[in-house]
Amino acid sequence: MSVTIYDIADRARVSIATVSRVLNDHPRVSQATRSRVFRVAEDLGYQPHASAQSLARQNTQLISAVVPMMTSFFFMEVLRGIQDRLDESAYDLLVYASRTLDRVDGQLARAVQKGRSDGLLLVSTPITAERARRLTASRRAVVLVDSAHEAFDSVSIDNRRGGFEAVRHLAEQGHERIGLVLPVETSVPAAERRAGYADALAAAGLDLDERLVVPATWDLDQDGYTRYAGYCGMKTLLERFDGDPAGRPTAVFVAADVMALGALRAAHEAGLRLPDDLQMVGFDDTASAAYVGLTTLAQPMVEMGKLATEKLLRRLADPETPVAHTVFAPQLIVRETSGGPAVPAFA
Amino acid sequence: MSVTIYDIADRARVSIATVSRVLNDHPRVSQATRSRVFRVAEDLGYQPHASAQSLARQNTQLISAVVPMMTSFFFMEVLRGIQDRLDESAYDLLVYASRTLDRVDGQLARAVQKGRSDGLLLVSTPITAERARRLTASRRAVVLVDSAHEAFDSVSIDNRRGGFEAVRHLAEQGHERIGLVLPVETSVPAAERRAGYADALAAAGLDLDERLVVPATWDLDQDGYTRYAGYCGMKTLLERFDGDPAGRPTAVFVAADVMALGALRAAHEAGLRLPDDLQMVGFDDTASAAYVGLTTLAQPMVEMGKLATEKLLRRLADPETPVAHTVFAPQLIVRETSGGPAVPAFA
DNA sequence: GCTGGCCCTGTAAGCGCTTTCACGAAGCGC
DNA sequence: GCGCTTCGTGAAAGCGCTTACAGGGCCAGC
Repeated sequence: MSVTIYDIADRARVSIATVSRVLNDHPRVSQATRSRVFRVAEDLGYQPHASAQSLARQNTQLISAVVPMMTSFFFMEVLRGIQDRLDESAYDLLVYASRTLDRVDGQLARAVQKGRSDGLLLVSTPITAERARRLTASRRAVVLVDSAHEAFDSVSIDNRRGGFEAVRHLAEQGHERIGLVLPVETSVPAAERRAGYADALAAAGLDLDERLVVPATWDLDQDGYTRYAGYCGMKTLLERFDGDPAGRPTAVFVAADVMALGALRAAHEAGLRLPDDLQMVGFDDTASAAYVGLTTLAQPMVEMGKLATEKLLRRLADPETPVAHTVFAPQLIVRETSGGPAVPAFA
Repeated sequence: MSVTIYDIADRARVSIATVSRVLNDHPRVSQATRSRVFRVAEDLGYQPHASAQSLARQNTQLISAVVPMMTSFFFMEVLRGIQDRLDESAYDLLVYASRTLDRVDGQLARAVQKGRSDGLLLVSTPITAERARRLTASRRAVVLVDSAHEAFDSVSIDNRRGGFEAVRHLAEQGHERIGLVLPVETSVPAAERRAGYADALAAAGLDLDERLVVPATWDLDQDGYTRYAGYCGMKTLLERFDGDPAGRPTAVFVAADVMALGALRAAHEAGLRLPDDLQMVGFDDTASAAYVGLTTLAQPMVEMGKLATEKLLRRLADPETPVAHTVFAPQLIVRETSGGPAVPAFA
């Protein structure tokens, strides 16, 4: 088989305990033995056996990230952040990404298996009471990204504030009929952004007309975070005012960039030109948003991934760290669709 | 601590060997004991300890995917395929994604650690002699995705053929001056696509004018697979003919969709309208390609991930499986930028 | 010269599970 | 009733590593 500490011990004429000590740089080893063991280990091309170490040390040096893949751009960026931070640590990453939302619990169950990983990063996963119970029972370090729960560390974004700023921005441009196209209503971020929408209307002294609000009823398995759902949502919104051109919105807040792309198409098909006939604000600041010149609210995704990982590592090092929540403020980026500059800069 | 097979053994009045047998449904256990043990395990909420199992069984039920993240859309899709297949298996996934290309070897070294995972999926990672040596030495099951090497199973795409079809398509539209915008020259897929470009020109009886070819010298850390590199490449190409309008290309093959988006912008800035003043074909069929109406060559990314995983699992089950290579043919999708229908359908 | 202490090292007991081997009981054919 | 196999189970030896605990050598202090 492959080379073990026994082989090193034999060749270096010491016990395996000493070998182990050298390899883990335990202080109480003479300089002579130390260098002899290192030399032999090197010569033999020794590699520790990860499972054996995990079992003996009672930790795996692995962390799990659980992700509903639907938000794939968001996830990619968060993953980038996670990796950046992890690269500097001794931890490796297990990814449990499900294609659709209904599999999340299955993935979670796997991720939580005893002896699999030391900590969990839950991305965009709403924490139900049941999930909270399981997580707590697993006695594992947990950090939430893009969701929150009192029992766990979290890194999230102020969606309500984002919704507010999106709509305030539109109201400031003079719009009085502002539409809202949303993912499905059960999506937590969507609900918060909607609340922000309402806040902003109130702040601007505008009435909330329910006909202007369209929550997705399409692509439910992805909570409506799709271009198609945005397309249908926008189309529905416009059709509602087919007989009432005066009531038609002159601006619309589409609560996710992917959806906004679809909405843009629907607007285009309806013969509306942006920003003249219609203005639009999205949410997320995906790469496409910059490309098509969509005004949107940016989330520091990479930063969120990094910080979440940082928190997790800290908790792993010291389990007594008090629970803390970090909430980032989304940043409004004005582009062409709401009257910003025509040619977006390159990132 | 947590519940182990010893606890079950105590309560069920059997030995731990029997408990283990029941849990692994070994045949030689009486029905009575079997159900008794299952009951107790259930009652106690027993979960096997993954590391302990790994050590005893000498396998981890983990597979590692190593990915240079640069090709993030491609990777996301491949990942989707990997997960789809893995969901039905008992394996979990370790992801080693590096932000830039130079870290790949570091990630590889980690992924290959003894006792970490049972198999490796290397995505878009060219296999140098050195890497091949390491992989072979690690005696681990390996499957390559989007690259190839005689020693390992692989799932890839016929880039040369893709390049050929892209350019033949343009030549068939009557273009005689066809440009080529590429990632960096050292990128293997890029070189193959370029070869296809040359093949198609030859087949159409057109001369290859080196002034029409622009390999990226921007965003080198990502091998030029970026929008910015595409933008610069296109700009460079057009500027070469500032003094010679007759020589200017009337069509261009941009060897990656991300780059094509940048190229589109550059064309736009130069006052060229597509498809009338300039036609364009990309490569990859990213979501954005469909959105902007870019003609492109589609790769069955999800399918590639699935198949690669399938191969890996097969090899894990039977290490003697002979090495095999699967090469997919890219599929030309004609859209607006090369005279296709104006409004792309939704996926 | 003896004791106490500090260094360095080895012995051995785990970590939680799998699996080989052996053994008693039971069932079979004769 | 005998030897044979088959069945169900337990004892025990790992898997490769970490980590008390103990002990031997050596030096300082008296």
